[in-house]
Amino acid sequence: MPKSINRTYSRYTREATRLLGQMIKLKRTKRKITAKDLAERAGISRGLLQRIEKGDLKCEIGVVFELATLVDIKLFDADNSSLTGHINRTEETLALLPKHVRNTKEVDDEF
Amino acid sequence: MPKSINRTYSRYTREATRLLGQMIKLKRTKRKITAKDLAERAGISRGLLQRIEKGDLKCEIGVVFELATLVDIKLFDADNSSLTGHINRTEETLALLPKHVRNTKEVDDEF
DNA sequence: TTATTATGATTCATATACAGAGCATTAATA
DNA sequence: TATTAATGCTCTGTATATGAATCATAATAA
Repeated sequence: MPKSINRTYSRYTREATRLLGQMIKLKRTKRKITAKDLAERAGISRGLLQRIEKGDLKCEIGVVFELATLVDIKLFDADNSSLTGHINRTEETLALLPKHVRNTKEVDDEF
Repeated sequence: MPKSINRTYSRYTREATRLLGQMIKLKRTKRKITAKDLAERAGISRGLLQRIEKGDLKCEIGVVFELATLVDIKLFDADNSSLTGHINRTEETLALLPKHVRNTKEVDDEF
């Protein structure tokens, strides 16, 4: 039973989401694609596209990334179009680290 | 009434989301922060953190970005910590473009 | 080894994000 | 100018993501 949720977001989070939405709108406009058309292409409603372009924090990340992909925005600047290499390398690094993290009870430098 | 939804995602979208989740887990592990602790810090449940680290596409973008921020991942490589400049510049560019996009009925180069 | 904590996975109830429709306003073209 | 499509809003019902609880397993530290 999720208690009524009221999240707080850092400024950076809000700005990053806002910027991504703006970039989508910018690219869409430059390409002369209507909101209706892009929404259809992404399989979402026009209303949702509007919220995303405004930087709404509560939208599915998959949909936002899909829109970015459709208008040709490169997330994670990678030379090639595939992120598989990145993923594999991260996976390997992760495999070398301890599987569990032990909580040192001292007040540490976590944050 | 949302009809039962079944989205499709491009490979790039899936990989980008997956990579971001992995990076969060990697940074968290390197810093020896437990999943429980990071979840608490972000104001979310441990289950949700798990889904995000696995690359679940249906999580709120705000929460994912907040986690990334907490473990010090830079989205949109910007020299300074603020994205305000970026936002303003995008805003200005957008202001110069036509407010409405007109749909040319020809089959065009949209995609 | 043993004790204890972290992780992974599942289930359920509910808060909420979504699609769809409608309406008013704006602005591009003819 | 007039026409008409695009955009920006609201609102409502419902599909679904989330918090909480639980259990099993893994793995760290003593």
